[in-house]
Amino acid sequence: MALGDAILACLTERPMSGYELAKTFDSSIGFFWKADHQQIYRELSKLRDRGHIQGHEVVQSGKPNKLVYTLTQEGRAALRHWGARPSSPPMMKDDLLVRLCALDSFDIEPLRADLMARLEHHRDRYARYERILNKLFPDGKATSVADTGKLLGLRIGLRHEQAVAEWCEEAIETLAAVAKPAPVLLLEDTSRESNS
Amino acid sequence: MALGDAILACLTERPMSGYELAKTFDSSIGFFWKADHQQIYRELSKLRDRGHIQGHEVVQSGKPNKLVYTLTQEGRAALRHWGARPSSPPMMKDDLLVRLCALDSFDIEPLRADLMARLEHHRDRYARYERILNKLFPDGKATSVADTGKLLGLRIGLRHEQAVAEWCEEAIETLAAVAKPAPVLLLEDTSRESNS
DNA sequence: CCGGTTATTTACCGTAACGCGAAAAAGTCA
DNA sequence: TGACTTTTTCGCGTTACGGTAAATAACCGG
Repeated sequence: MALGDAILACLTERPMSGYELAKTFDSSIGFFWKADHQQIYRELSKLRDRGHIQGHEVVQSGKPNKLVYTLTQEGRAALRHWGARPSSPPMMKDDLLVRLCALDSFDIEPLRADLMARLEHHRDRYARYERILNKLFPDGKATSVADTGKLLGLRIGLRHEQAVAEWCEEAIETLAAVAKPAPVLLLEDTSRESNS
Repeated sequence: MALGDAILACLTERPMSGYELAKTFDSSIGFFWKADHQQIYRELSKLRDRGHIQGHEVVQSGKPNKLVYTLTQEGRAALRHWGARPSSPPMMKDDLLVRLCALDSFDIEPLRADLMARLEHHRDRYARYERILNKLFPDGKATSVADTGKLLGLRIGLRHEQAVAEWCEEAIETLAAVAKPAPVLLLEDTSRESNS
């Protein structure tokens, strides 16, 4: 049930409609939390039923009206209460790691391609985080408490992307060394292995 | 449906019963994948229905008999096929990061405690990985393809734990600096904020 | 004014994943 | 006999996630 709390956290910044929240979950928070618009609307209904948020219709010209949700006092309290509970470090559930565990049961080439795509992805992420960091904190210092949190979020993002990107490079090199020594064997080995 | 594939990957090492798999998921693979015994048994049934694994009863003395599962040719093929599909980098869904996004809506102290627990956790993990590394690869070199995969798994584990641990230290320091400047205000601020 | 696009919300349906509590079966040991 | 380990299974529930799609509502282009 952390999605609800993530939404509450988003709403502390400013009241938003489901549509806006969905877009927020595509950008800032979306860097480490995915949720499509349906999950969000569903979660919003639940939160409203619980009295954690209140919806106010905002009439718009040129667009359909929207329901802008605001945190209630109960919502704030619930959020604060949730924030006081200890969190547990998330699992790194990663298909790639499973494949590495049984590396000799897989073809190396697709894995290498996968790793190259990852490397690009993580480098890209790193660059994006860096750009945001430079834009929001040109001097590297946060002025408010809220900014401090965002800075720390960027920092762990940067650290993580860098670490994983470096590992990808290492893994690609290692796999290249593994794939080369026996290129002749592989040709016969792919379609038929030791029929017992 | 990645749990099924993780089980298949485990079974490439050696045939195992559900009970043994559950314990495996508590140790080696369990570092980055959690599954209790029920999930495993349920998944095993599905895999057997699909013909990816075969169960053979093994009579035991002193214990109830057990059903040892072996990969079938279809299972191997399915696993290989799964391994050839591109993977997508996992989300870092972390409650802590959500809290950082709205840092000023939370109490700092529990967060700091949380971070300290995390720091310990990640250092612990790091030490465990290092111990395993030194035991399995005293010279830092893998000899077989399978070992190469395991080595790479350990490497990313080490890199990740180190990066996060370092970040935890940074975050703890930063939060300490944030919490101190206004200790007097916090006393009144916790129970009642700006009643609108 | 018709049709396409964007913004906004909602409904229905499926299933994978997780978790809890329980218990059956088989054997050991005290 | 009773408690405990090993091994497997059942059943119920929730959360999360995913797709398809449709109901509004207003715009814009022709």
